[in-house]
Amino acid sequence: MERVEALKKIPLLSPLTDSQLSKIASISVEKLYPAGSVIFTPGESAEGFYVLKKGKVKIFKTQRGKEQIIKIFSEPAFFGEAASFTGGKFPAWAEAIEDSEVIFIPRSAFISIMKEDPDITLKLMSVMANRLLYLTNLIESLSLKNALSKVAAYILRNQNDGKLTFKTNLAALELGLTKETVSRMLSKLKSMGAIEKDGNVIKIKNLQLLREVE
Amino acid sequence: MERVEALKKIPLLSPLTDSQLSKIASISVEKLYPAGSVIFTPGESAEGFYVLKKGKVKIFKTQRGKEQIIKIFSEPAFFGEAASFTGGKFPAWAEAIEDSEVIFIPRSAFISIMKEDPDITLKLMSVMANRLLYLTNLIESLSLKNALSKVAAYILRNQNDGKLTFKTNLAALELGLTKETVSRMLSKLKSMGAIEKDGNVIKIKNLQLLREVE
DNA sequence: CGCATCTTTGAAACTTATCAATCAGAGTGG
DNA sequence: CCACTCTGATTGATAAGTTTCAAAGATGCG
Repeated sequence: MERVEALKKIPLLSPLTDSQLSKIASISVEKLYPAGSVIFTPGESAEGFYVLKKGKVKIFKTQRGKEQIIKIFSEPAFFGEAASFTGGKFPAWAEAIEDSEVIFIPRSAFISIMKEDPDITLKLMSVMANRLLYLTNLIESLSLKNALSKVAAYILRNQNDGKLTFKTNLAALELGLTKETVSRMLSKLKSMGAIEKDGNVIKIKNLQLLREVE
Repeated sequence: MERVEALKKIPLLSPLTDSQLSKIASISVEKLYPAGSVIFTPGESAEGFYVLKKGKVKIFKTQRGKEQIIKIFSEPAFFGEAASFTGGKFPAWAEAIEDSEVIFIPRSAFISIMKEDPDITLKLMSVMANRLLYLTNLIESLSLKNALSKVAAYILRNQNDGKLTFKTNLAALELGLTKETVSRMLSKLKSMGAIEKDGNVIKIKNLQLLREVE
C-alpha cells in the first residue's frame, strides 16, 4: 500500500510493523496543499499531527504584519505533534511553501500505537528533545546575535560543501530581519572576502572569517 | 525516606511506585547550590537531568556579554531533560538564582523506569510538548513584539490577582531588553494609566488597555 | 524583447542600547 | 538616630543598529 510506504520513510515510524502502519494508514487522511496554501492556523484545535510525505512546509508566527519563521520542514518529516500531544491548539501557522502532500494522523491513533510500542514513544521523545534544542538555539540567535552574525550563521548552517542556494526573502523571515538588511549584510560579507555570490548561489571563500563573525 | 518525598512532589514522578522512586533516589545525587552558583554550563555533557527540590534556577544563553533567559524554574520542577535525552551536551547555562537544592538523576536510571512504565514516558512527553509551545511563544515575543508590548505581556503573564512583584533587571533579561528600556516602558504604562507602581509591586489598573498594547 | 519579480542601494526615521548622572530605599555601623 | 554605603530604579542625552520607504538595477520567464 502506497501510504504505508510513505509512512515508513519517516524515521520515527519506520520501525513500526506493517500491521501497525496499515492501521495508521487506514485512519489517516491524505491531502494535497499547493504552494502558498495554509495547512493549519493558530488557535485551531490540534486533533492530530501531520506527516510531510512530499514538499516543504513552513511553521511561523505573525503579529502586526510581521512574520517569524519557527521552522521549515522538508520531506520526510512530521510537524504539529507538540500541540497535538498537549491536546490544545496550534500556536502557529503552517503553510506549504512548495506543492506538498501531507498525511494527517489523528492523535488517538498514535497514542494507542505509543502504548503498545514504547520504543516509538522514546523515539518521538528524542525528536522533541532535539526540537527543544533547536528552538533554544533559535532564541539565542534572535536575541543575542546582530544582523551580520545572523546571516553568517545562516550561511554556515545551510551550506553544503561550501555552497548554498540563497533566497534573501526566506532567509530574512527565518532570521527575524528585513530582506534589505539581509542583502546589506551579504554585501558586507562579500566585501570582507568571506563569501562570493553568483545569482542566488553563495560560495564560501573564507570559512574561518565566516566563523569569526558568526 | 526524605528524598523519595521530594521526588514525589514533582508532578512527573508522583505516579511512580515507592519502589521505583527509591530506586531512583538510590542512584541520584543531591546537591546544594547557593544563589549565583552555576549548575551546568553549555557544552557540558548531559549525563542526566535535574530535579529542583527547592529554590529557583534560571536557564540562559550568553553571547558577546549579553544574556537571554530561556526559562526560570521554581520548585518543584525538573530541567536539563532535553539535552539529557538527546545524549548530547547542554546548550545553555543553568544557574541558581536562589539558594537551591537539586537532585541529579542519571539518564540510564530514568530510561529504565520509562521502559517499565509507559505512562511516565507519555507524561514526560506532554511536559516536553508544553515546553516546545512555551519556546515558540518566547520566539514570537522576542521577534515580533516591541519593547512596550513585551513589558505589557510580561506583566499580564506574571500577574496574580492583578498584582505582581517586579524586578526590572530580571524582567529585562527575560524579555531581551535592557533594564533602562524596561524602566522606560513601565513609566509609559504608568502614564497611560494601565498600571500603578509602589516600590517593586505593580498593580494593574486597566486590564483592557494592557491587553491592547500587549 | 518586455514585463514582473527580486535584489541592491541610499537616505531618513525609528527603536532600543549605551553611557552617565541622579535618585530612592534598605541595611549597617558609629 | 543619623550619616554612609550599596544596590537597584529612573531619567536624560547620545549613539548604534535596523527598518522603512523609495528608486534604480538585475534576473528570469513567457
